[in-house]
Amino acid sequence: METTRKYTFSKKERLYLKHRVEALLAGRQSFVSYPLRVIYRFSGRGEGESPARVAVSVSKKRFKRAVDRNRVKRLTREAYRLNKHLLHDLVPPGQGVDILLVYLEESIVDLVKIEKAIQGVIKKMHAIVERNSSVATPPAG
RNA sequence: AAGGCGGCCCGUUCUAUCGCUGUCCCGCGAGGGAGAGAGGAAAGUCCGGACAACGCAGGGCAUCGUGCUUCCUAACGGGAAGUUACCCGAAAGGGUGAGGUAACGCGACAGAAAAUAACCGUCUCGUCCGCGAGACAAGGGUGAAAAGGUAGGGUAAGAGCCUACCGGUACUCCGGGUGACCGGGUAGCCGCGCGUCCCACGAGUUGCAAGACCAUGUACACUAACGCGCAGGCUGGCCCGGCCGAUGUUAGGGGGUAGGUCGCUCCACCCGCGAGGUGACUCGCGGGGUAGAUAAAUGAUAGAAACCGCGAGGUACAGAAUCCGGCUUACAGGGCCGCCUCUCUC
RNA sequence: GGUCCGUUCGUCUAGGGGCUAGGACGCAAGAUUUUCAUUCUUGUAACACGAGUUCGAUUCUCGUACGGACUA
Repeated sequence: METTRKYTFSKKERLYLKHRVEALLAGRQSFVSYPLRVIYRFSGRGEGESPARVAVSVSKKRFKRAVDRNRVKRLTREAYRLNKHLLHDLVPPGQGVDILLVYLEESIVDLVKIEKAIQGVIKKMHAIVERNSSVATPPAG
């Protein structure tokens, strides 16, 4: 076990630029790890950038009250924060990935279930990375 | 004690670990440390302001809002203290309404008639006994609403026709009150509701996605002056009026898109004490610094405590988005102060 | 975040104080037809919710809920 592992979630690790979100949605690469839909897009990584940038989305139709939306987003971010090192380990050097997590459940789920979902997401991402490297055409940086 | 009425307040707390967003300090830097970090409604966006951009040449007509009085306030459609009518309550109390009425319009159905009243009816006279001519507005019925009410006098029968009391209205009457209004006096003056309308006061428009700046960078679509004053456009809605405006010359460096910075939190601010005022509130003195994010921070886990539940377990409503003052709506549970007592219990 | 609208049969809509709430497309039944379609007749079924104003509210006012549009 590495003692240097950091459970941080700073702005570098968040997806906040509008044009990157639009590029991500235009890519249409996605899968579901219930209760999360994952939309992802690989791209090059610049100096000092994080291997993964993540955003969370909760529909106003599913949760009418702002309190509930905040709650779901915070739980999802917390689950990602506690498990993100697994994702960082498998992203190849020189690449970065943008991820949008869309919450699908109609009710609030506890942290344990969301952590399981996040771990499921990382497993699937691992499979995708393996497939990409076996094709041996990494996207141009 | 119980039940109730009015007002005010709180609305989970602590510890550890891992995180998030500003601020300050240390460090060349990576980073480290200190301290701060959602609400009474942050909500709905129903009102009022601050602030900002644009407009400002005025006049007339429209439009919208408010509507008992006095006061408070930056302002308000808010608040305080009062007035009055009606309703609810045994009470403490609570709720709703309120400017003016000259003219015009409407009032379904029912009813004779819905505002120039007369169907049944009452009375007088005439009569061929079928009814006719006239007088009246008390009684009946209809309706949400029927032309002041009660009693007496009066009369052919009746009627404010007359009188008393009550209610309303009017008054260049008297007294009290800043005023709404109240008390008294005088006058038989006595036709309901709603709307249009009239009166007073207020309102320029759009909203921080307002607006300002920077870097990037496409490109003449932009700006100013002169000039021309046609089409047309703008000027809160309309009219008058005003302004701009094709093409050209000269000068300039601007506009859209995504990103960043500012606006951005210090104030009609909060707390305490004193004074004035019935009160809302104001004044004076002393002290305090109290979120500022931008796809959007204030969270997670564990363990205690408090409360609820027999227990498993649970912890109201709800999350800042420029900022204030209100209103409205949602809200588990709890506390404080003042007041009321029909019945029941002590 | 701000600004502004809307909610009427199953669907699209008309109506802006007194109506049996109208129309179209549906749906159902019947007639016509050998049968189906067309056509005709009849029926079915609605004012989002809660207060207020009014004699009376789908309509006017206020609140609640839901839906939608515009705005960088």
